[in-house]
Amino acid sequence: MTKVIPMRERILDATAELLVEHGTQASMSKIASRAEVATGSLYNHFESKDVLIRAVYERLAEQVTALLVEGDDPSATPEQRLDRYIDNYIDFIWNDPSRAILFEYLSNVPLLPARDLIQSFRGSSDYIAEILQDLRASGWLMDAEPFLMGGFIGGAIRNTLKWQRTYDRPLTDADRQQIKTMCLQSLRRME
Amino acid sequence: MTKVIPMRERILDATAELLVEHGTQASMSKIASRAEVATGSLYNHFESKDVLIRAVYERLAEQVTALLVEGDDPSATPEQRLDRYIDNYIDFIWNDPSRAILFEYLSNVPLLPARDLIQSFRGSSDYIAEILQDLRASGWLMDAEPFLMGGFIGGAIRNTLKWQRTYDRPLTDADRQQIKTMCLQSLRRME
DNA sequence: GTGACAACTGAATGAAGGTTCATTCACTGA
DNA sequence: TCAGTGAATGAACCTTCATTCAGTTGTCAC
Repeated sequence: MTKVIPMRERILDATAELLVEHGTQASMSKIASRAEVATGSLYNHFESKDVLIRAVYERLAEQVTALLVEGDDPSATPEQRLDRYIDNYIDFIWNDPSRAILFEYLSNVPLLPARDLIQSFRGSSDYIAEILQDLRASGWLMDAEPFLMGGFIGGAIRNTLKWQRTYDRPLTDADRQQIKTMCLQSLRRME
Repeated sequence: MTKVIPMRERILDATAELLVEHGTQASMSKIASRAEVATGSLYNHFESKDVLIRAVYERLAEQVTALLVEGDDPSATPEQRLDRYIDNYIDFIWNDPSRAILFEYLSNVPLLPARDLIQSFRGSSDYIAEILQDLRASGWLMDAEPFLMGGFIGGAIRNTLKWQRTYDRPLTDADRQQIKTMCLQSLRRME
């Protein structure tokens, strides 16, 4: 039953959907009817459209951070932790296409300055930076800024899967393995 | 002197600027005044706002394709050609930040379906796919879809440089070399 | 039941934005 | 010199939209 979902959540869900369909041009009245709520009610929960959109992004950022860290075992080897991180990243992008599109869109909208956005992901970027730091200490990793490497594999995964999605291609186990291998190789120290 | 730039170009330039600043919410009247042109004149050159924005993207796609292929020598080895492609890609993203932001934004705006967008880049994606095909034949490359690999390094470069830009970090020669190495390693066949 | 309080509703409002079109005017060719 | 042309103009039009608020509904205490 729909009614058990709290109104605030319903509003955020509807906004997320309409942002994917129409971008920030999505009107408040359309958001309201998608959420099966009166337009005025939007303002009981969010001060303005701007605040509402930011809230969507913040909720998304929390979900993403949680997903990327999911199943992590801090006592595992850095290799294993990196491996799981990459798997989680692929799942995050692939399992929910409209979430991935929303993420990509909001990350590039002028309304939300890039500076603020990256700030929302401090959690997950610090997390991967730490793992990479450990790997570097063990000599496994190439000698580069963890910061730079984190951006590299994240962008690589997102864009590869975006193309795959856009062309309605499946993601086979072989494809997934391929992507993982490419990520790992790119970071590896070579003689 | 400003006046020698044809009106159509002035309009496209102004639109590009305002898209970066305000996204598709940029109003036609603001575009007109930025271009030092009457609002009505916009409609002498472009049927609608929608068409205008598409035209901006198309012009951008042409510029990008030209830049990526720039300086290519078809008789060079595939390794050299790939090397140059990566250099060109880095230059394209780094040399003109607002162009890079515009590119990233328009690539993710719901107004322009992803399908159409990738279509606009057929030229450059076929180009890199061809080079990768050659490299694969020579055994240098790993055994993966050129399509997948093209998406991988493109996304990787764009995202790495986006973070770098967002944090006002410079792009040193060492950074550039690092990124190149990561791209090449990710594609390399390993024992 | 009744009163008090909060949450919700959706029509009303005024501002803003995309598009149109009657008019202007620099230029052309006769 | 002058009629003809069509690009350029920008005020006006109409729609859409974010936001407001007076009224309604639901809830809980007593």
